[in-house]
Amino acid sequence: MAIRLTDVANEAGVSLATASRVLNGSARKPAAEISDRVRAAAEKLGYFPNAQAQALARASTKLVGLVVRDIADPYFSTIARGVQRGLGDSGTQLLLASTDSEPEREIEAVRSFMSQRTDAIILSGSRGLSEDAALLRLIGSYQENGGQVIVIGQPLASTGGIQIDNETTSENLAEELIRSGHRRFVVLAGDENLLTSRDRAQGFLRKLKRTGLSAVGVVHGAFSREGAYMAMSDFLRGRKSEEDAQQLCVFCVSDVMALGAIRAIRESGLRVPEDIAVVGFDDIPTLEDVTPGISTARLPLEEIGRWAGEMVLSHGEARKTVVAGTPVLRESTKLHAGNR
Amino acid sequence: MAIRLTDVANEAGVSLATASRVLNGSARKPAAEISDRVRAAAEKLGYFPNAQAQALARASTKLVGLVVRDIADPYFSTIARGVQRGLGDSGTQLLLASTDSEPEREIEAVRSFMSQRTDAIILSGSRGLSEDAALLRLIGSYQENGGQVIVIGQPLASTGGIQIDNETTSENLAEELIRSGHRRFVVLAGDENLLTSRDRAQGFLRKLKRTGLSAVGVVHGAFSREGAYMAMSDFLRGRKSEEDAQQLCVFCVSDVMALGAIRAIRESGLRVPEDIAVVGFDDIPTLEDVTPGISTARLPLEEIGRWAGEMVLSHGEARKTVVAGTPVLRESTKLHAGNR
DNA sequence: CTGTTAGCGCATTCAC
DNA sequence: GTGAATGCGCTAACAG
Repeated sequence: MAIRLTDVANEAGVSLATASRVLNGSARKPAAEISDRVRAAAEKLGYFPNAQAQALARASTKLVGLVVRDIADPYFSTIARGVQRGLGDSGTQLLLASTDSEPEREIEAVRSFMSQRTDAIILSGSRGLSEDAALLRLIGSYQENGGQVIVIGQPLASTGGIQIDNETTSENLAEELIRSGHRRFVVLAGDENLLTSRDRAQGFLRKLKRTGLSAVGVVHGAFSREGAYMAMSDFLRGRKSEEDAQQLCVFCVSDVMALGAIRAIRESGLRVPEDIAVVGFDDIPTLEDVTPGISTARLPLEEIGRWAGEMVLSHGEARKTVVAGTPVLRESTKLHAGNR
Repeated sequence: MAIRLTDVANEAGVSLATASRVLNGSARKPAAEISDRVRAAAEKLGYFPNAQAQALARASTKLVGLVVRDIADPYFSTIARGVQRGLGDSGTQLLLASTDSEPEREIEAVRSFMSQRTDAIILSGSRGLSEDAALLRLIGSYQENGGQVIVIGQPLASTGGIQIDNETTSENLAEELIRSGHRRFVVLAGDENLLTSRDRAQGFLRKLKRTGLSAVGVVHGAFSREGAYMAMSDFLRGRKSEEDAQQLCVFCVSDVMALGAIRAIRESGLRVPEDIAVVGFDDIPTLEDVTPGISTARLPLEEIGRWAGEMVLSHGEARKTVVAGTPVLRESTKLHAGNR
């Protein structure tokens, strides 16, 4: 087996307690000469503290759990990077779980993190409308036992976190688009059971209504690239050949969905933005490499993750922060003269 | 504090041992009636096994560590997803560490994983040329203590893993490009100290030489999007206005670099592929959304990750698998008639 | 089949 | 300032 602290103590000719005091900042400071001997012994033997044993003896694990829907999705991987940056060199390790959008897997993940006695759990996958009772109960008991819960996205009554003001952001985005001249909108609203999805669609639609406009169409589907691809394909198939109408602008409730929609538009032989304009939401890094540049609402994804990580470290008492996105209009929503 | 197994045992009126046997698959099967009572008590009290204590008492942690350079890089996040899929519902949790390409951070990550007593460590960040002695020593002692090490990319003598045959793949890619009519190549070779980088560049250059061609230029830089952007910008600034020459084809040793190169090319007012053709390597998912479609060498990224995860589960005795990429020519290397 | 007991490796009180 | 003893929560012999 591996080298134990006891071995190091023996090698250095000191007691277990002293070795322990030397190898981790304890209040009591052993003599310099003794310390050196212990450190030398540890080095020589190749000692590694057993984190499990430490966790058991102390009360903390220096572990934090991050729950995402899909780590390969740029939205989540960017946040994940931020979290790691936020954790910095605090020695805190990140436990990652992906849910594939399945609520039961999210519960499973939280349950597992609870077993691991993580000091904190960061929930970044958007929650559903129905405040899943089982999840809430779990979270509650986790908090009662001293666990910190940080939610990214929609706030959860009892927890701290970074709230994203999806509704207002969508309203502002709609406003900018209208100002730029767009009038005919279609909303790819994603999954109506997800808060994020719903809030973004509602905010957008509300602004339209207030401006005296109404959406040409609202299409639901999965909150993913594939979901948007299918939704858009269906929509295109369904509409009459009204090519002479004013340019359409498709608002997708996420950039990833915008990417799927564009794919569908192109496959049906149309161009973006000449035939149909497209807007997304999030401003994922991927957009930097896509042409035409896709209009969107910029969210400081990496920073959001970093804040979450920092919150964990600061043991902040359920601090809440609200972030709104900034509309960024690029080529994908450029009005095409011939289509006005 | 949290509910302990002892509490459950008391509540159920059985011994600690029995409760333990019920709540986790032990060889000995307690009576059905007793089992139900224990499970009911556990449920009622909201019991969660303390993974740390279990790990200490057993010998295994059901934890595996994954080291990547940057989790926000599609290459790594896709592999990470694969690893999670490979781990499936085995109950094994993933510990994630990012190194930001700094060797010392990689060592730090491995050291931390060793402290966590992870059952296995998956190294996916490409290693440097100099077989970092410190890292090798660490890995060695980890293995001696029963730890499993799986390397993705270049093989490491003592470990199992998925090897990527970068050289042969690059040769095949070069062959396809030549066959399609290209003759004038520039190689954005990335970091010459990284094995991946070097192998890909060398394989490509070797094929050129064997075909009687030689590269118009070989430019080094960071193995990243930014690195390629800068390298390409420099190259473009440096060359004479030889617009009338035959079309250039820029081979980037990774897709992410290709993306950076394309950005540089466009900023200098040139078009891809009309003025300059570009090829990448990896076939990251991002390419699906980029126009023009970028030619590349396809690697089954997610599957590679999945294999790694499965290797961990199967406790495979240092099994090695070799994977080669498949050349995929798309629009970014289409020969432009006017430039022939 | 069930209960008792002895550690797993370490932090930490308490004496010296 | 240093050492001996106790316990963190759980598993795995070992008895019964």
